[in-house]
Amino acid sequence: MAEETKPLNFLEQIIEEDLKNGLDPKKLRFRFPPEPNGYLHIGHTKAIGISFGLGEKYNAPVNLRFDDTNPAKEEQEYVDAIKRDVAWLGYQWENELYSSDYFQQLYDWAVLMIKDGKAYVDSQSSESMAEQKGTPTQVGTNSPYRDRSVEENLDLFQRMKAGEFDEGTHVLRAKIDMEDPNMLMRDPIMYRILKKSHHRTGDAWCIYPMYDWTHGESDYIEQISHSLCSLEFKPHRKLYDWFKREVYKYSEEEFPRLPIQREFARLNLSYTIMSKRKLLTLVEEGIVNGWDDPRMPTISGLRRRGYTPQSIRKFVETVGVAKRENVIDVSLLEFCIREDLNKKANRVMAVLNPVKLVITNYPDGKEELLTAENNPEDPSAGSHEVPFSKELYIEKEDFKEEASSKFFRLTLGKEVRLKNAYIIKGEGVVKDAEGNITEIHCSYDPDSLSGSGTESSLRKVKGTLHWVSIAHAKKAEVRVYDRLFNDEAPDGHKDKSFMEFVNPNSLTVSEAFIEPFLANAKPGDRFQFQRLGYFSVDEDSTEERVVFNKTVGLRDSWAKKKPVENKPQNQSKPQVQNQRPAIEEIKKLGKKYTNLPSEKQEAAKAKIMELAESVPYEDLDPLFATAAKKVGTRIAAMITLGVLLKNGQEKTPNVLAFIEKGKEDGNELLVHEANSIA
RNA sequence: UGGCCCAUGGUGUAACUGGCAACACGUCUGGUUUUGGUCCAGAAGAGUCUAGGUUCGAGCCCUAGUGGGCCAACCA
Repeated sequence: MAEETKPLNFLEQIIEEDLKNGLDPKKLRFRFPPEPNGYLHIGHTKAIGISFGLGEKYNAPVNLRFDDTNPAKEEQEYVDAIKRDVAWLGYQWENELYSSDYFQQLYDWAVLMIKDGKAYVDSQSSESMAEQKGTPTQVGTNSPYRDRSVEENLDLFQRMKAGEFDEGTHVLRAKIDMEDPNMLMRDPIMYRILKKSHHRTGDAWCIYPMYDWTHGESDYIEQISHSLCSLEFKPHRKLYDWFKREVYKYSEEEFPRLPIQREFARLNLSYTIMSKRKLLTLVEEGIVNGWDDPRMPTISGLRRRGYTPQSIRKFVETVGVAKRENVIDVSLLEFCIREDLNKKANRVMAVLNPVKLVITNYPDGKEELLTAENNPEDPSAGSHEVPFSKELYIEKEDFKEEASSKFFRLTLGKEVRLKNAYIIKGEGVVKDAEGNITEIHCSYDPDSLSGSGTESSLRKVKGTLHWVSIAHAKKAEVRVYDRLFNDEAPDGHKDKSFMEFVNPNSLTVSEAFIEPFLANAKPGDRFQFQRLGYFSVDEDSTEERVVFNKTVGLRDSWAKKKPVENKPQNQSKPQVQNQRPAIEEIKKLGKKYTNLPSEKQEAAKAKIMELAESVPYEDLDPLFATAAKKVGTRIAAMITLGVLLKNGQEKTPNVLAFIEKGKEDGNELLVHEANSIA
């Protein structure tokens, strides 16, 4: 039998290769190095999962190292939150360490480098230094202070440390090469003066090392074997390697192994932002209620929302590791939490949007305690009792006076089952003066009780509804969340701020009715509200009132098929969704188009035109804009012209302007396309 | 007047280092079901950015092009 081996990701391959080349597995050592300047988010989860995951896989230690070299932005609160979050995810670090632990060692090495002529004190303004640095396409020039004597450098650096100078007056720089094509190699700053007290070292230091001078050396001191970080640090690798070789000269015996840095693509999630700075803005502007708001992509937000550590770990594992830019669809995250909770969460009944249901032939004042299975996925979860009586609440959505045969719920004259209870038949409605339904009347079949085994109880009816008994139900607050942003890539727009895409309706608070079984649920408890979704008890709950957060809805194939009449008058959204596949396809073809050989271009063009026909006229301008941006004006022209001519509609201003411009520019292609289509 | 990285179904990740492109999510059928959930069975969807080269054979190697990303903080 062939052994099923999971393919290795590229980082594991690197490690396997190193092992094969003689690296002692005992020397394997990793680290997760957050800066304590904000809360961890789902993006960090990937980095955490990679380093700690490797640690688990190779049975190697993983350090949690706080990269705390900038006292201006870092706080103890964040340190505590980060530790809490990593621990909650279920990872154990070998050592809790701080870059600030190495300030003295770093200083000593810096002095040695000065003595070796590898570092110097620069005393220019940051502006003139920036000027000399050049640009990515233009080499830099040497600082006038670059050739200061060793003695002078030593003296100045010592006085910097002693606090004799103001912030911004001097820095220590590595002497490398101002003409290096990699800008990080152009005499990078190692130390700056910062007269701020540090959350751990207090006022012991007033010079603080920069990231590049700190990170690799911390890895080196801790004898990290593989220092894994995200792609944007790739250019830093050259400097990382340069510094580590310098320092190796001084400490070869104490620290024999040199670490290596490797980079992977960071995680991006659709409809969310992943920048600590921007998340901080949301908190500070009051868009959300703190870092742990359940709408936040922070780990603490996800936790409060009801996500389990296991689901997040599964997510990270599923997402994989590679080097290309990626955007993961939130649906994958949702899948992971549903999958986990499906097995773990007890089923209960709660009505979020109630309408009264009266069972006319059920005796007044009668009560029954019915049995409800806790979890059909897990027989060992047992069952609980749920009270039943003549007057119930059901969801407004679950009743229509009349509906098509596709509607499996309660209508007049049709039968449905009340979950765990009886089969009922819609008999009539009571309405108020405005015609709103205030009561639904129905009859029940006394022989149809769930689990009674009678012939009547075994009848198949097309729908099953959840319900609560009005007399027994408790009130609860239910917080339902929608995505925080309306745009797939809120911070992906050059000309627009992510704040413009904030969804004003991301939180809906409602009063719901829950079965009494839930009355003493504790914060953190998770349930499936039958037919609605997964909900978890929020820490805001009190003795009198339980507060639930909706974690995620159930998969709902009915919602997709629902006829439009059922939908709120939100017209633009469904259209956008319907149109998406066509647009996606057009964009894709358009991207290829210019590169295609001419015979294939014809076919591609035909396909594009065909697809374009399904694009509604009203969406033409947005489509045009998208197409023009994404696939170039030629394709945009073809699409828009195609749609226009197909629909026989008037041209919109944008398109007209475009065509005019094409003519002005003497764009033969455009004119040709226009004529040929016409 | 640059350097580096990347390019596989809608999304993400694979393809044993060259052998007829697989898995997961999503989508769509059908079945089971006292959750329009779960579960089960099945389907559609890419020929691997383009061109050229090496090879019996290329998604994997080479060259060029195209497209995307990163790099000019006394941030990390």
